Amino acid sequence: MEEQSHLMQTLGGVTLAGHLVALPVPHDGSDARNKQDIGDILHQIMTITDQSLDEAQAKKHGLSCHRMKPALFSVLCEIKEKTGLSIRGSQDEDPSDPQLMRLDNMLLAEGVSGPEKGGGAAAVAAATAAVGVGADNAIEHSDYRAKLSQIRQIYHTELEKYEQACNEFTTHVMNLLREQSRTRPISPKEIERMVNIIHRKFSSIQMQLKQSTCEAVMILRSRFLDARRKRRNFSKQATEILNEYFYSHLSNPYPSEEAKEELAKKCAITVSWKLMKKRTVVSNWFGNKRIRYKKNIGKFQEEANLYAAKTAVTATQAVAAAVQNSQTNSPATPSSGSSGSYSLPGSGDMFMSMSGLNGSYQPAHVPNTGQTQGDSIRHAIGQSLGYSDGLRGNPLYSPHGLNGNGGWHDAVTPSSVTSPIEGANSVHSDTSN
DNA sequence: GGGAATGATTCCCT
DNA sequence: AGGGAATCATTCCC
Repeated sequence: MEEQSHLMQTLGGVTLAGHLVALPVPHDGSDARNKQDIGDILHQIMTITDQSLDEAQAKKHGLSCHRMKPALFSVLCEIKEKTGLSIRGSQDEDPSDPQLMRLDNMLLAEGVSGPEKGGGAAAVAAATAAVGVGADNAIEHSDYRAKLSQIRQIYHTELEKYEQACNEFTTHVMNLLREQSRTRPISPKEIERMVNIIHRKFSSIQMQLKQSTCEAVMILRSRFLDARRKRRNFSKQATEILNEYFYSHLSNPYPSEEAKEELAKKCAITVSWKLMKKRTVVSNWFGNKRIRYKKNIGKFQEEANLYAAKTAVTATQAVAAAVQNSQTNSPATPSSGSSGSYSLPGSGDMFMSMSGLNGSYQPAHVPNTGQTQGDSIRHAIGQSLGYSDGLRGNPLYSPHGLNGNGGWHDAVTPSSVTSPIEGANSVHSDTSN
């Protein structure tokens, strides 16, 4: 009973529900008496260490079973909340780390994290496409793939280990705190906070793991790409696409940035590869092509004719589609145009190349402004069928767009009239080079 | 194996 | 910055 009265005094201004009324509590105005009470409690606590284990256990049990204990602990927890812990807690709030996000994104992109096969395969595919090669490099690819999957495996094993350790440790700490909460005031919030702290510590370890994994991937990637610095020919399909563009824009074979991008996409040449080079792969190709074409136009004649024929077929189909379209739709914006944005068959110099096939001449570049759909179709049909567009009345043609100096740029606005009869070889005539 | 073809690089020019 | 020209290095093809 004496013990209980002490407790009651200690609780001071605390209601039975455990709510704080006022602290400290000058109970009946006597400071000296309060001090003595506290002294008694401290004395009791100190003497516990002197007691035998059984005695102490019994006392502990008595305390923990005390009906006022929850209220007391509640108050103490509140006090703790309002002091240092709460400050630390607020400081520990960590915003989503951008660095961690970057690492996560990279690991995902490289196929290390994320779904088992998709990511890795995608990364390998990207690397493969980056060099525009086919299955002939399967050995190297599988090597890269094997190494990547090795990294992936190590990463996942380590990650799993960390997670397991984190969970074990968290559980252990939680159990410990719950156990201790019987004898000392620990609020669930505090346990939660502790768990958060543990998680943060482990996530910082995880970040280190992610960082080193990223480094490993970067090293592997650089080695892999370095190995591919060795020149490799583009796939036939890629070359075909580039050639189609080149010969269908023969008067001005300077694709715009957008066109290059699109061509790169079509040829499965990735942007990542592009970024590693001073010049883009597509730019390289066009640069080489222009020079080699100019140097030896005769040699490219056959190729030019081939692509001209190809585009002619496609154009005929396109025109047929356009005609059909015009019959069903109301007038729309015509889509023919030449240089600039990438538009394959049905545009630009395709018609010019075709002229070489059938011996007639068309303007190398026909401005399309103000043209009605009917005009455009009529023009297209005329071109496809191989006769000049009488409506234009200006059959200017500068073969390949090459000027007298061997340059291309003047050809965009042809100024000289060439011989109206040039035959199949018209694709390469003007060759002072 | 050797020459042709071809992609990349470098230097220079505009 | 982008293109031309020369050149290198590698791959392709006979």
